Amino acid sequence: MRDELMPGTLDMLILKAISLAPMHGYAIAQHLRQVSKEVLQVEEGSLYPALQRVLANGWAKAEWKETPTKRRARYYTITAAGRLQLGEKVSSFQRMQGAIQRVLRTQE
Amino acid sequence: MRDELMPGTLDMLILKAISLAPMHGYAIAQHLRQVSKEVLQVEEGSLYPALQRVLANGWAKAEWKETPTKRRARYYTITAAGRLQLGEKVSSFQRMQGAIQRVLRTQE
DNA sequence: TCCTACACATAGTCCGCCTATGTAAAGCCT
DNA sequence: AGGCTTTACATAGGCGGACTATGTGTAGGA
Repeated sequence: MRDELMPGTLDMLILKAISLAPMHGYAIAQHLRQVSKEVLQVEEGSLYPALQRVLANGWAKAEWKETPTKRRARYYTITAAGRLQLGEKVSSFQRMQGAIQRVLRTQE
Repeated sequence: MRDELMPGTLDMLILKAISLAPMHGYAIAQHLRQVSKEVLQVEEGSLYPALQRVLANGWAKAEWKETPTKRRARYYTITAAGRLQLGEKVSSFQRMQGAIQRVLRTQE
């Protein structure tokens, strides 16, 4: 479902999620869905490529483990560089966000 | 300069601008830059294709006129369909925006 | 036994913003 | 007169990221 996720923010949302605690991909998607009250529907075809990107950039490292439900899963842990990146992404997002809100509030 | 404009919102910002008054392209870019305090730098290579899109969708109509400074320019006027579209885009943007903010505010 | 939920991953497509480039006229400075 | 900057439009080409579609495999309940 296109338009369901604002593009360019997925990496930020993923980093935010794993900054709370190490998580596997499926859990990240669930977390985003729940916290956003079903608004953010992250598709697997968006999520896993994004996770590869996050790894490739050194913002997280991954480790295969067993879930409490006895399945194998890759747990992603945020790195120091990842926390830095998260901070930068959030502040540039807020800046952009504020700018757009200013435009939307103008009248006459 | 990529990342300078949040993708997917340009049509909305353009519609908002011309909903205040008919404007030509250059004026739209200036308006967005000023209202956003230089945050939104709309490049011409983004602006004009977006305007073509807006026309093609019937959200605005264009008319060649002369500016107060004696230049020829295309003035864009928003249509009824455009106002409808603007409303829809704004509310879906706010919805998405709120969802992202909820994610960013979570701690632990 | 079958179906659903869990869990990962990739290939290919599509869409929109960007860079780069081109035209051209008005106005200013020298 | 010549050259620069600003105003004003427009397109071609590239790139990146989200999407659709597809594939693998396991755990657990009906």
